[in-house]
Amino acid sequence: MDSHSAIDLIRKKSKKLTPQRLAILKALASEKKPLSAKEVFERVQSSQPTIGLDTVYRNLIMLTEKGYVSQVNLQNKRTTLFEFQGEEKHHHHAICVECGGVFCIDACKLPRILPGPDEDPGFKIESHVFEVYGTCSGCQSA
Amino acid sequence: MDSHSAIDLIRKKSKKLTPQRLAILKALASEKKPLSAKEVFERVQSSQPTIGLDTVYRNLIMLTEKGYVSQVNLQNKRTTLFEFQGEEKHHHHAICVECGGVFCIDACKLPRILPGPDEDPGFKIESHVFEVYGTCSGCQSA
DNA sequence: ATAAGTGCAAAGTCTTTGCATCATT
DNA sequence: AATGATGCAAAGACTTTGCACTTAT
Repeated sequence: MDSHSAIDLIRKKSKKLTPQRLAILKALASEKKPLSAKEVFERVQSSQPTIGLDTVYRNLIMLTEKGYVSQVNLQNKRTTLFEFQGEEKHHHHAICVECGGVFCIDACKLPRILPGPDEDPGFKIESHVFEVYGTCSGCQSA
Repeated sequence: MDSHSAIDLIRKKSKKLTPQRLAILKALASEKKPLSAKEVFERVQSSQPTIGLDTVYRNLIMLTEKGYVSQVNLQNKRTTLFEFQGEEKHHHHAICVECGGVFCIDACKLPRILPGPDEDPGFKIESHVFEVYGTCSGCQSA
């Protein structure tokens, strides 16, 4: 799904398509990495000068609930990041500990059979989070 | 390392061993799961009635920097959790989406060769985070 | 004695909420 | 017109900081 089909979906879900919502969606869709609410806010201000951070939050929450956006909590940062959920496959992130840059690991290469908790063998796994930390090429040469 | 050897290490690192610090260390060491600063605070209040949350934070930060404690940011929660770093091997967590319970996955069973970011093949991986989400046995039967 | 730690209070972030007004449908 | 969304302001939760006093070494 691209931002266009996301728009259609929003309409179908009986959600109003406001210019603010559209701008937020586009901001996320045009980025390949996860953004914080504040970063979304900043990118949207040029076209929506009167928008407030609260509107950004409310929309990010709504978009997340509807599945157009996914949340990412990186070990490094204390803020929640939001990432557009396109046709992209399930994937993970590599975070540079030097510059804080976030790189996507295109597809999930983890084995299908994931290790569950030994303490509770009956634990029913529904999803997983996987992040890699290290130093990116740029920071290695710097 | 148990809490006893952690105490020795603190001494060697020219850190003062205050009753508050000791209580925090013991609270963490006696738990098998990660605790929030507030949870540590609550557990410590019985023996240290005058302690403040700020002291807990400062100690948790210090203990983390010294490597006695590790931080965990779970996708679910917005607060940072702290876990005693014993002789435990590197391990991961399974989080129940129903009750919020945290279970440890004893050892890291992930393959040694981790997938790096396709975008930056030179990315030097130093560590990783892996979490599993689902429903624990207790919540399945409930 | 001295350097480090504590406790209090206050400030800082990030995020959420109540409410009146505005806009999409 | 009616429901949902926005913007403002204020409140909340979590975390950090400055400062004077206390304490472990």
